[in-house]
Amino acid sequence: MESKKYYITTPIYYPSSSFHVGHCYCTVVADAIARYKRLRGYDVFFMTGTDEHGQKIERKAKEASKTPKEYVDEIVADTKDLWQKLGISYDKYIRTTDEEHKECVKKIFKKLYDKGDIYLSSYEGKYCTPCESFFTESQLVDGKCPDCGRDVELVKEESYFFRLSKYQKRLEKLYDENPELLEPITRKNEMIENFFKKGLTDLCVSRTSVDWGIKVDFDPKHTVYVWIDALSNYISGLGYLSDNDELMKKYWPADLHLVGKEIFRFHAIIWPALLMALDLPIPKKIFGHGWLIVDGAKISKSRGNYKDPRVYINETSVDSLRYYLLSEVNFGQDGNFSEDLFIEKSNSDLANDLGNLVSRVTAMVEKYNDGIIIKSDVKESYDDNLIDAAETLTEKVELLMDQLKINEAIQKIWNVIRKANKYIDLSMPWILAKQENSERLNAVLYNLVETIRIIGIALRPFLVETPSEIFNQIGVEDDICTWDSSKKFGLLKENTKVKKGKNLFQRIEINKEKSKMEQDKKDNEVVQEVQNQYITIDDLSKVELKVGQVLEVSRVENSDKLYKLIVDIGNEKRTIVSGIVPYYKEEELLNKQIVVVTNLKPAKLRGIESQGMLLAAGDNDVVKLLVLDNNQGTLENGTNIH
RNA sequence: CGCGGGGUAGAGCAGUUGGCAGCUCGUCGGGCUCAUAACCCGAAGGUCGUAAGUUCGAGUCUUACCCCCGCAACCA
Repeated sequence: MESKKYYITTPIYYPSSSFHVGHCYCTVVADAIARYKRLRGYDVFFMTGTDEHGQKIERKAKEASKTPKEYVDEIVADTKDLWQKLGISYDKYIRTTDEEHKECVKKIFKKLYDKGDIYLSSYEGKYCTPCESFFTESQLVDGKCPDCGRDVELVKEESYFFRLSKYQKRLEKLYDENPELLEPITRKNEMIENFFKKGLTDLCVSRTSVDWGIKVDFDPKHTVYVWIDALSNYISGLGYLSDNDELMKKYWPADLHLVGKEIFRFHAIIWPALLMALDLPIPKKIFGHGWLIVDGAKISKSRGNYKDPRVYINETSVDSLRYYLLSEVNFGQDGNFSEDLFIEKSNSDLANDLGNLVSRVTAMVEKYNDGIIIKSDVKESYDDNLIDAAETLTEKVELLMDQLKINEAIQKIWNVIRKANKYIDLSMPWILAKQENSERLNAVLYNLVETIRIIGIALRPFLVETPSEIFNQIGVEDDICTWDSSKKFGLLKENTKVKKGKNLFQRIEINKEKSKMEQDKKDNEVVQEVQNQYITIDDLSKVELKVGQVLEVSRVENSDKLYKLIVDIGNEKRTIVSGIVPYYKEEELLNKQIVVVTNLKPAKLRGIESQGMLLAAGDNDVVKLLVLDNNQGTLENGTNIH
C-alpha cells in the first residue's frame, strides 16, 4: 500500500532583515507537524523559503551598498544556518530568486493572460511600499495605508489585472462547503466580514515602477507583483509547469499552509482564486497562527526587543527553545516569550521533570542491577495506572496533533512524566533493594524504563536531540523507537543494557544566566560601538555640506512643527522641510545663512519633497541652527564646508 | 464612533454545548534519599475587569461601561 502524502508549508518570509524568534516559532511548529506526520507514516514534503523581490529589498540593499541579490544571499545563508541549528527538517528551501521559480511564475502569468483572467489596463491608485499593497480610496484611513498607517504614494501606471471579482461566488461556495479550510474560526470570520463581504475587486498583478522582480516575458517593462510571485511558490517549488512535475503530481494540493495572521487574508482569498483560475485543487487547510509577544510587546527592531534566537540555543539547548515555543504558546493565539519564563520552563519541565526522571531511573538500574533489565511478573495494583497512561500516550498525542493542538499534546506527555516520577515514590525501589526483593525491584525498574522508552518516542516530533539521547541511555534499538512501537507496553527486551549518561538538560541559575545573556548582548553592543566609533575620512567625505541662505519661509499646512523653506545653495535653490517651528519665527529665519546637507536622499514630508537638511544642535527643549559667523565679511552661498 | 487582541490565585495560562473554578510555576508545611538543591504529598491563595439583564443556575449568553496591549501620528 502506498503511504499517504502530506504537504506542509511555512510562509516564505521576507528577508529584509535577520530573522527573530517569531520566525522561529512558525517554522518550529511546521517542523513539529512535519516530523509528526513522518512518524505516522506519511510521505511528507515540508517546504519553507524566502520571498526576495520587491521595492523594500531594493531599497534596503541600496542602503547597504549592495545589489539586491547580494543582500538577500547573505540573509538567506544566515537563515539556513539558523534553521539548521533549530533542527528544521525541511525538504525544500524555495527562494523566489530561483530560476525554476521565475520560469514558473512567467508561465503562470502567461497562462492566466491567455485564458483572459489577466488583462491589461491602467491603474491609478494608492500604493503602500512597506505593505506592498495597493488600496482604493475608500480603503484608506485618513489618506494613509489602512494596514500600517504610513503614507501612500499615488501611482499611475499601465498594469495587468487579475479578475479576482470573477471568483467571488466560487469562493463563497468554497468557504461554505469546506468549513475547515480556514482556521482558526475567529480569523476566518474577521476576514470574511472585513474583506470578502465588501466585494472583491480585480487585483493589480504587475508594476512598471519596480525593477527587482520577475519580468512579464511578453511585456518586459512589467514586473510581476507580489501576489503571483510569492503565492505561487507553493506550486513552483513542486515543479508546476516545468519539465519535471513529479512532485506536483504527487503532493498537490497542500495539506496545510501555515501562515501568520498578517497574511492570512491573502492566503484565504487571493490564493484560492488564483488556483481556481489555474484549474488546480484547493489546499486542505490554511491556518493563521498568532504572534509571539516578547516581554509584553510585539517583536520589533526599533523597540530593541529583538535578539538573535541563537543566543537562546547557545545558552540552553535547541530542545529547550523548541520545547518553549511548542508548549507555551496556545497555537492560533498570540503567545508570550519572556526570558524568565523560558528559563523557568526549561528548568522545571525539562531538567527537573524529564531530565531528572531519566537520570534517577538509569542510576538505579546501574546501581541495583548492573544496568541490566530483567523481566518480572510481580505486580502491585498501582502499576496499571502507569502502564495504561504510557500505553495510551501516543494515541492521545495523535488526537490532539491532528487538531493542531500542539501545546495540549505536549501536556499529555508531561502527565506521563509526572506519573513516572510519582511511581518511583510509590514503589520505593531503594527499599526493595535493601530488602533484596529483586523480583519486585526488577518489575519496577522494567516498568520505569519501558515508560521512558514510550516518552522518548512521544517526544520525537517536538525535540530533536533528546529522544535519541534517551534511547541511547536506556539501550534500546531502533526497532522499538518507532511511533507504532509506543502503543504496546512490554516491548523492552530482557537483558537490555542501560547506561547512565550525561544529564539531558542542565539546570540554569536564573540570575546568573540572565546576567550572562545581558552580558553577551552588551559585549555585542560594545563591539558594534567600537566598530562604529570611528569613521574614516572617506565616510566623512560622503556628506556634502554647503552654505545656504534662506530665501522664503512658509508654514506647512496641517503641521505643528514644519516650515517649508526655499534655500539658495549657490547654483540652485532647494526646497527643504524642517521641523523648527517651535524654535524660530519666520522672520528670524529669513535671509539667514545656514549649513545645509545637500546630498541627503530626498524624502516626502506632508506631501512636500524635502531636498536637504539644515544642521542644528539641541534636544527637544532648545534647538539652535548652525549659522555662519558674519564678522569678517560673508561667504558665497554654495561654498563647500569641510 | 479607526481596526484588532485581551482582562480568571503572586506570575504565565486553560475553561468545549450555561451545571461544584482548573493547570504549571512560585509561596508555606510535611515526606523521601534513587536522582540534576531534584522528586512525592498536603495547604494557603480567586466577589472570573465593573454594572445591569436573561435563567432554577452565568467565567460562559445579552447590553452598557472601564482598563491594558498591538497597528498609527511631522524630529531631514
